[in-house]
Amino acid sequence: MVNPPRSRGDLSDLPALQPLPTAAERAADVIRENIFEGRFAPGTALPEAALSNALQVSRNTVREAFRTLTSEHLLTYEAHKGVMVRWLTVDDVHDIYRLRRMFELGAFDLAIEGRAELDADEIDTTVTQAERAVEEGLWKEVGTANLRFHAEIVKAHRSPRISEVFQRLMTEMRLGFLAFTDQASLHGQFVPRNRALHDHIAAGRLAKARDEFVGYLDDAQDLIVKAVRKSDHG
Amino acid sequence: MVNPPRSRGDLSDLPALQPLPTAAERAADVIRENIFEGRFAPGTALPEAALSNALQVSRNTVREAFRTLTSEHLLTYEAHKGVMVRWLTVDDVHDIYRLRRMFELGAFDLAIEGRAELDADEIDTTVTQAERAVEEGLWKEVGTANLRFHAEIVKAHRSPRISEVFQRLMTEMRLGFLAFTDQASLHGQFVPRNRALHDHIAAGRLAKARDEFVGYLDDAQDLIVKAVRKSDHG
DNA sequence: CTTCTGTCGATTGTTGAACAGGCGAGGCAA
DNA sequence: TTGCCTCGCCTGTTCAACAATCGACAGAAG
Repeated sequence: MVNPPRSRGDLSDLPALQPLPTAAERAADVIRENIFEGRFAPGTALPEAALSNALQVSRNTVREAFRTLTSEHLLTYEAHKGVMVRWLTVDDVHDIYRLRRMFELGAFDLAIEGRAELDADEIDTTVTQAERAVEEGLWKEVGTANLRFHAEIVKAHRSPRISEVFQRLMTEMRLGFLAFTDQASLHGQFVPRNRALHDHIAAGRLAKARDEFVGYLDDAQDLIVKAVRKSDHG
Repeated sequence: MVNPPRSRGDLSDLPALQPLPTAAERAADVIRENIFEGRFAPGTALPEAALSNALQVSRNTVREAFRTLTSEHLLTYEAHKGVMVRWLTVDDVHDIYRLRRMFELGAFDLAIEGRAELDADEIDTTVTQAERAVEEGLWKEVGTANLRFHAEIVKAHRSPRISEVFQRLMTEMRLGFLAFTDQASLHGQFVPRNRALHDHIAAGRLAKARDEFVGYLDDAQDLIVKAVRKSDHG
């Protein structure tokens, strides 16, 4: 019994095994999640000792997590004063939307000129996720799916850096979402518009999609600016 | 002897004293500078213990500096393997220039439409600095002044985030400059073109300036891509 | 009563030592 | 070659300690 010569599998598209997350990374994850859940509200100070106790990791590890989150603009840091959850100002929102317009409308422009492609299938996936989450009332999931929707559009640039910067902008945006008492009214109204945008894109009506998208961004910006302004004055 | 009633000085325009840099920040500064000077070449591993010894700070402090520099994209980090000075690939250079075009040409477009202003005086300052540095053969200074030239253009957006992202892009670019054996030939040829661009801007010939700038970016990108490709193959 | 000015406790910045665990190189056997 | 084992180096993390800084409070001075 001679076995046939062993052939080796195709390794070209094997995903590289990612290293186990370190304690510092997990700490950052937990803190980040607590911010998005609203348990650490903007303005809240986060003392190192308290976090060290709560997460059961050493102060040094907490400090590393803080540095990570500070570079993500979720925390502000002042020497000898420690960190606190960041406040989003009205100016911040305007600035974020300036960049969103650049990246997202830019993606539409590329697609319209035929120099890039919007992946209608992937976009459909994100909208469907959002619609399901709406039905089940999982508003945080709606928010997440919505962010993915926009990230998918930005992917048309095929630029790792644009995607990364955009990702960070969307993370910052979530700080703005916290200004809403009910995220239902916030996210809910945009899901149907996402669906409409997808339909235009899938049907090749890119110029039409772009037009609607301009209004979409204006409305979203208005909404968030008002919420932030109100919570800022409070 | 009765003293006249004490008057208090005018404190309104006293510049706020900025906090002393912490050891971690100074460590990051030193490491960053050593990278730009070429003493820590791309690909070089930086063991924590060695840096701790050299800088005379504790390992924990070195690790904090590493986190900072990693978030600046100057170091790459792998768990249990430590950090090393980042390699810039040809794809990286293309991606960086994609964003440079977006930001810098975008600034010209805003200025042309009259929705923003390019500060010719500030731009002149940076060009003059570069010209002086060329005369004295201080090539690192030439590079720094050149970066300031471009940063000044991008300021037209009046967007803190655009300026910040751009700043980070330019820091990454310096990793590309290291691929050149003589930075003289690299920076030298662009200073006269900076001067020409300034003259166009100062005279209000914005469209003309934009045209020349497109070629400027193409040439610079070509040059750096070639250098990176060569050093990458070596 | 108001305005300054010490003082003190809490928190951050930093250190140094310690130990577990992952990684890579080298050697040895199948 | 391939597989296995060991060993040293380095990173990940902890802990305890101390100096420096900050903020609040209370008392002194006017």
